[in-house]
Parts: sequence; structure tokens; C-alpha cells
Amino acid sequence: MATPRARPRRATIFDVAAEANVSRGTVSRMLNGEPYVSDSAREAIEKAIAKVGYVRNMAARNLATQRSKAIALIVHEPHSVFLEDPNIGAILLGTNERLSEADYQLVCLIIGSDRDSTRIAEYLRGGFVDGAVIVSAREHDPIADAITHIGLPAVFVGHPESAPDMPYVGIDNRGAARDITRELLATGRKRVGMIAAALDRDSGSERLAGFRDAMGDDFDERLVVDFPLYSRTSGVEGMKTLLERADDIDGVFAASDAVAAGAMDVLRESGRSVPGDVGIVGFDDSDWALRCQPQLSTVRQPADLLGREAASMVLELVNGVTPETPGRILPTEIKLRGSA
Amino acid sequence: MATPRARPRRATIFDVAAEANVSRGTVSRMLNGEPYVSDSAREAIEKAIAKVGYVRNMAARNLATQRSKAIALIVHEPHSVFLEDPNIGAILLGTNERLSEADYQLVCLIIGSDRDSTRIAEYLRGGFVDGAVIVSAREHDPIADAITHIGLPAVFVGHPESAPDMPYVGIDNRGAARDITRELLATGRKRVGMIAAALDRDSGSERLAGFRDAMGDDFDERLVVDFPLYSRTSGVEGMKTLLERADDIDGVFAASDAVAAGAMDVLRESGRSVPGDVGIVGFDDSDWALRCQPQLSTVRQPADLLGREAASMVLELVNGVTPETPGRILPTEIKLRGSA
DNA sequence: CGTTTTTCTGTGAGCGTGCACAGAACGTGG
DNA sequence: CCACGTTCTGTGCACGCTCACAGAAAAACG
Repeated sequence: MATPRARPRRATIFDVAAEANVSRGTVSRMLNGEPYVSDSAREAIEKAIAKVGYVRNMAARNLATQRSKAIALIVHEPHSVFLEDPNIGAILLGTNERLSEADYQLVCLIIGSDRDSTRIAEYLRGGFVDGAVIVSAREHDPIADAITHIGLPAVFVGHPESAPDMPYVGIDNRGAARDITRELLATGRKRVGMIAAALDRDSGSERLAGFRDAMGDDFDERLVVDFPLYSRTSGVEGMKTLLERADDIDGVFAASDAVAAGAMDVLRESGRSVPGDVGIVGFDDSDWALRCQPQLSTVRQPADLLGREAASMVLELVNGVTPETPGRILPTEIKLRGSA
Repeated sequence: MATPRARPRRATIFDVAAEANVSRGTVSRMLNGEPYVSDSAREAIEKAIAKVGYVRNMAARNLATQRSKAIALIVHEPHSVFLEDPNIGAILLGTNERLSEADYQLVCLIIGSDRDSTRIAEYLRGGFVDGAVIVSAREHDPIADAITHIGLPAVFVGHPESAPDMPYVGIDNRGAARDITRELLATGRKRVGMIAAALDRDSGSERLAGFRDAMGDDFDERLVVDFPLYSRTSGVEGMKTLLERADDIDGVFAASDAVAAGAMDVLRESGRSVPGDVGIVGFDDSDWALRCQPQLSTVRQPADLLGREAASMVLELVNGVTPETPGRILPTEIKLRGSA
């Protein structure tokens, strides 16, 4: 394994210049795709680069240009949710893909405990990244506050009320929740409840608002329960509570597919059939929806596109383009399957 | 939103030095926790740092020290698997956690298509990262080859035969597969098959080998099917094929929980009961295992610890410590639930 | 063929830090 | 009070690159 520190000195721009019989300036220009490089020089440099095996030293470049060519993806979720919620993974992939195309790097900052919060804030001020995509920010999220304070270009996935002026990309949670609830009602349900989740986030509170919209005068506060997380466990606990409160309940809107899956398991155990006795609808159109028996009627949200779009917006901000609109709303789609 | 490029000049070590009436050298020493800094200087510097709001410029530091304080996590999987396979998320979290503790950053490199492969290799030679953790490397993976060639400190999660000398952390796939298969056999099954997956990876081929070990003379090649991915779809297709080949099959070892879940769905649709008519066991002990009806008997593998351990090993390598053992094997555990 | 414009090239300075070296301040023992 | 070791501090240089500027070469024009 040789001596560990023994990696040979890497070739620099000087070596290339010497090999190609030109100056560093010319090499630099060529590398950055600037005009005014003669064909002969270009050719010689290309050969020299191949010969000495040159690759750019990014630290040096970053220092000189004062940018890092990296964007942070900030995920503020407990680890369990990070694993369970497929949206986060999809957003990550979408963001990563878009950034790769622009030759930027994705740096993952996963905030599990609040203890991490200050460390991350520190990091963001360190010039490691040129911008940030913030996923699943809570209202009054300390990280979000820190970022607006630092003035780092950032885009939210979702639209927290506590950061109204920040650029964001999201979906119409309220409208979609209203629509899917109406679909549920259209199957003739009389006693409809909701298992809400994550009310400290815009997605959670908006979905509840949409449910309320759809229910109108039939809205019954006692048929709404809420939990901190979009998790299967929330669905299990929520459904149990709802059944205790109203055993004649015949419709449930779950704040996410994972929640719905948990609820369905409880219904099955209690001897109720879906959709016969109880109709149930979810939100996300994630893996969970297809794994349920019967498959879940839900709202499809384009999580990967949210990531892509957020990445695009950050890149614009970083390059000094002020976006024409403060936020972008991506379309959702109702997916009717067997569960309601 | 002011002018985009107008972020004020950041305070440097010079500003701190001036403010504290000492020289940059002293500030630098203090920052790096070196000895020989007087208490009075230390105090003055601390105050100055707070006053001018100084944070280290990492680009400069990286340039001077020739290290980046970042480690790459290389995931070579199609996007669908990245989302579906909970192991990857868990490894990511474990790695991230350990690196954070050591003040290193995680840079995610997700290779979806082979097109990315060369780009990533280029990146790794660019000095962006001091080391790498490689997840789910195939045999003769081009990235793995590139890394060994570059001489970048790297640790594999898993142990591809094509990179026998690289440090790795893994589990005893073969032994665990053998044990779980024996559990299945112990329930009195006579016609037992396997839905294998990812035979181009050590985990996949080892699990098949373990199955073979357990079956001994009863091993029947026709009762083994294999698919490229550890996915639910593989389980669905695999189970269909197995039923066609032998409709009296009464036991199945699925190469992962996701595969098992797909297989169970097919069994249910075909009117067979689990574990009554067919016993089924999986591998991973992921979310999937608990979501099945009945819950899945499987092998628990400590994915988060694999990530942690890999991170620890990379950090050692980066700091010039040659690990006493080339690889570390973490223990697995049989989890018996209702499915067999 | 001289002059202006355009294209191309080389050079110096600077980005913010770590590190090695030289030297200052401080105590200690003779 | 001098010599000496220890603790502490300041300075120059290097890291590898980009950028602005000035000057050379080539092209265009009258």
C-alpha cells in the first residue's frame, strides 16, 4: 500500500504551459473556454494536458474565483423520516442530476438533531457552497433564518410562511388536498376524517386547509388528528384514534401515502374492508401507494422535478439572474386507484 | 434582493490579526489548536473573531494544506434502486454522521448512467475529496478501477472480487444466506427455490452461494432465477417464473426484502398462503420486512453501522493510518417473524 | 506601406491560508 | 549580570489558479 502520503505531485498549469510552449495565461484561457486562443496553441495545450495528465486543482480555482462550484442540499428531518419518505430521495436525485449537468457538486447536509443546526450554519458561512436547496424546512427553521441572514443564494422546496420572500418551488398542496378529498366525498362517504401530519410545515398545514375547504360545513374537528411526522406510524396511531372517536367513520384522507399505509393496516386488523367499509386517499404517489392492498388513490407530486427546478433556480441566483417570479408551482395529478 | 454579487467582503485572518493586535501567524496557530499561544493573545483573538465575524476560508485552507476535508460517497445504482433500497439511505446516514463528527463533509456522487462514470472519475482526480466510500460496486466497476488507479484512499462497502486488496467493510453474506435458508428448511419445506439478484455484485453472488451451501444435494438449478436489481419488480417476475417451473414450490429465499415483498404479492394473487403453502425469507431487515403480511423472516444487516465503519476507515487512511486488517466484517442477525 | 483595428500572448498581482524559520520575550541557574 | 533553555511571536514563501493589463503579432484598411 506504499506510504500513504506518497501520492506524486500533481501536474499544474505550469507543467502544461511548459510542455506546450505557451504561458499559463493561455492555458488558463483555453481551460475556461475563453475566446482569443489560436488553434495552434489550443492543439498544443490539449496534447500537453493529455501527456502530463493534468486536472484542475479546484481549491486553487475556488480561491481565485471566490466560488466553490458546490451547492448544499439541506435536509432537516430525523433520520427515520429521511429513510422512509421517498420524496426526499427523489428530490435529492433531481437536484443532483441538474447540478451535475451544470458541473456543480451536491453537498449533502443532513440535520438530524438540533445540535447540528449551529454547526451547519457555521459551515454555510464558510464559503464551502455557493448556494443551497432547502428541503422540508419548518416554520421559523433556524437554518432557514441563518441563510437569509447570511445572504446565501437559496431556494426552498416548499414555501414556509416564515420565509415569504425567499425563492421557492412547490406544489399547490391546498388545492390538491381539496381535490383528492372531493374525490373521496364523491364516492358517497358521510363521515370523513383526516390524519394530518407535519403541521409545522407548509405542506402539512396546507393539506389540512385543503381538506377543510372540501369538507365545508361537514368539517368536524373531532375527526382530525395530527402527528409530527409523515410516517407509517403516524397513520397507525392516527387511525386507531379516529376509530375510537367514531367507529362509523367511512372515509379518511391521509396526509401522505406512508400515513395512509399505516391507516390501512389498522383498518384491516379491525376487520374493515377498503374501500368497502372505509375509503382512503393519500398524498405523494410514492412507492407506498402501489404497495397497498388495494392500491392507493392519491395525489401525484413530481418530487424529482421539484429537485431539478430548485437546482435550476439556485444556479440562476448564483449567476446573478434574478428570477422573474419569486416561486414556481409545479402541477400535481390525481391518481385514482382502488382505495376509494 | 439587492445586487446579487454584492455580498460584502468576508473577514480574513488579517482582519482578525489587526483587530487583536497580533500577527497572522499567531491567529493561524490559535485556529489550528497549536501550542505556544499566550493566554492574552488567545483571548484577544477570540474577541476579534467574534467582532469581525470571521470564518475560515476553506478554499484557501485546502490549497495550502493540499486536502479538502471532504469525502465522496459513491453510489453506483440506477435511480429507481437508490430510492427503493433502504440500505443505501442508511449507509448514507451512517457515513454522514461519522464524517460530521470528524468535521469532514460528505459529497454525494450518484452514478445513474454509465455516461456519468467518466465524469466522476475526472472529478475524483480533481482533489475535491480526500477519500471515498464506495457503495454497491459491481465487479470490475470502472469507478472502482479508476480509484485504485488514482491511489485515492477508499473503502468499499462490500467486497468485490475484482478489487481484492482494497479495504472494505461488509457482512458475511454467504454465511447469513446459508443460515436463513436453513431456517426455512427447518420448517419442513421440500421444494425450495431462490430469487437471486445482482449477481454482478459480491452481495448477490455470495447470497446465492450461501443458498447453495444450505441446500446441499437438494440444490436444483431450475429453482433459481436471477435478476439484475434488488427490487420489488424482480420479486414479482421471479416468483411468477418459479411458479411456472414448479407449482409445488413450498419455500423461497429472496435475495432482499424488497424482492421478497414482490414475491409475496404474487403468491397471494395466485391464491397461495404464506407461510401455510409457501414459506418465504428475505434479506436486509428493512422497512419492507415489517410491511409484509405476514411480516418477513429475514437477516438483519446493520446498514447504518456499515456506513459509519466505512467512514471511520477512510478517515484513518486519509490520516496515514494503515488499518490492521484489510477488511471488517460486521455481524448479522436472523430475525424470525411470521413468513416462514 | 503606414496606420488602425483585431486577435492573440505573456506577466504581475492577488485570492486566504499553513508552515518553517528567525528572532523576541521571559524565566532560571550559575 | 551573563548564558541558556523555553515559550511565544512576526515574516516570507508557497499552494495553483484567475484576472487585468500591456504588449506582440496578425489582419484590415486607406
